[in-house]
Amino acid sequence: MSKCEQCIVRQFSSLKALNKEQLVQMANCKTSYTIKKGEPIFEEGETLNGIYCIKDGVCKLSKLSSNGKDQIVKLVKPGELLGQRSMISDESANLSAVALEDMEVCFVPKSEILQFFNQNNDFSMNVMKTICGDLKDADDHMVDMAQKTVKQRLAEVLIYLEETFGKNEDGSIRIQLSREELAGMIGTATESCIRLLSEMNKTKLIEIQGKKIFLKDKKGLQKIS
Amino acid sequence: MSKCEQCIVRQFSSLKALNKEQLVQMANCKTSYTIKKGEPIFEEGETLNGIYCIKDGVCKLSKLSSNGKDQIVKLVKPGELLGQRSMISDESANLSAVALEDMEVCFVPKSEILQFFNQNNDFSMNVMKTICGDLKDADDHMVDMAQKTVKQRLAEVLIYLEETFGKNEDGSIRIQLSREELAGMIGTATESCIRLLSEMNKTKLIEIQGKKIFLKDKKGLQKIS
DNA sequence: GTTAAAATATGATATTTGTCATACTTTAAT
DNA sequence: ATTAAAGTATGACAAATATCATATTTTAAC
Repeated sequence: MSKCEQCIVRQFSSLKALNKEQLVQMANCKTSYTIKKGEPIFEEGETLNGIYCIKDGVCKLSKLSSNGKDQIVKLVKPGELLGQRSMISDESANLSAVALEDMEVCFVPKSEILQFFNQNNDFSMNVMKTICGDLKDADDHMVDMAQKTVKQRLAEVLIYLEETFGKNEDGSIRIQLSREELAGMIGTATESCIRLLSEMNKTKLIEIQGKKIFLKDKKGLQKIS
Repeated sequence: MSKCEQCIVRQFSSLKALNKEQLVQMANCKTSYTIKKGEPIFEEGETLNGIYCIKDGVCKLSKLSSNGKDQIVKLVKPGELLGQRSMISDESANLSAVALEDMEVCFVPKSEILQFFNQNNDFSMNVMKTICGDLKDADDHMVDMAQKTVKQRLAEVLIYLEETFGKNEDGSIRIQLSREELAGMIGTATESCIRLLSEMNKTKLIEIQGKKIFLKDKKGLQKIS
């Protein structure tokens, strides 16, 4: 059982407010998991008895809509926590979490976290701020979905992906999404997404090499979005 | 200066967790405002130095999108609080709040609320749960915007309006939105909204009498949404 | 009450986006 | 290495939606 005290990603999450004692306590009750690419951490509707702290790898939070398509609501990076909302609301998960890469996550039971809420005001405040940030993002995202065209949203998502997950040495966007997943982020049909990527490739806004995407004209993309 | 202790709507908000002493303190520092229909309580980008408690009337929370249209994110009822997110995140307002009816609201300074956060865990927990509820709603709403047709969204909003705000004695939906506002909730052009209302009127799903809307076939609307 | 302005309504048309069909390419399993 | 399956790509077409024009109705100002 590894020590949470020495875990670097902790510094990036609400957990940075915990004191030594609390970290030892957490280390003693946490469970570590390895999750393979494509596997779920939890599914929509499932009851969560705690939260997950992402140590390594990226996952998508998505929701199945009534038309059968999977809408991706958010991508989650190392250091972030999963399942906070469900825990606080005392509800089952509203979204599914599926690994986009091989992942390492730690599960911390609800009882522990609720205890930290009572003991540590900084921690509560951090969690609140994170959720408030998520709410702002969700509202903004909602307005985009309602008011922007698919092309605008695609341009926006491409910039977001590069800025959030960085580039490989060759300059391509580090995180690799399938066309279907990209369409799921944008909220469009897979074919429409592919078509627009092809068009952006032709107009030199981006360059496509198989699964790799290079942003060649970020200014141009920005102007579109 | 009226007493918060005796204010009924307080029972419906996070404020119900406050004790007598805290309520007296709040009554002493709050400011009451009357806001006329169409007037803003605050605007996107404005710095809020506290939160508003809605005593009477309904308002819309909206965001101006890049194409110049106003997207309505949420409608807020008496008893609910406004500006919690901005206060916790310590950011300027992400949304504008405009009265849909004549309103009475109370303003409570930030310093007071933050004090309650520290003193009263139930209160913090209530606020957190409210924000978590908003986040769930926003995520669900986002998926709807991305995946449902305009007609589906209109049917959904009409049912929501009737269930949330009730009916007049004549059976029409109590809250009156202009066609432009309705379009702003759905995320579509005003003309498209009007056209679909006309169509639903013809197919007897609803009945339109000027600004009044009657849901004649709720089952049918439910099936559409 | 009259009149201007705003809101509502509807038609014509253009644009965007989705769906279905099909071909090609990559990936993974045997 | 071969083959099946999944993912990517593109065309043709249909459906949904936006835009522009214009008429009608309602509302509010004087």
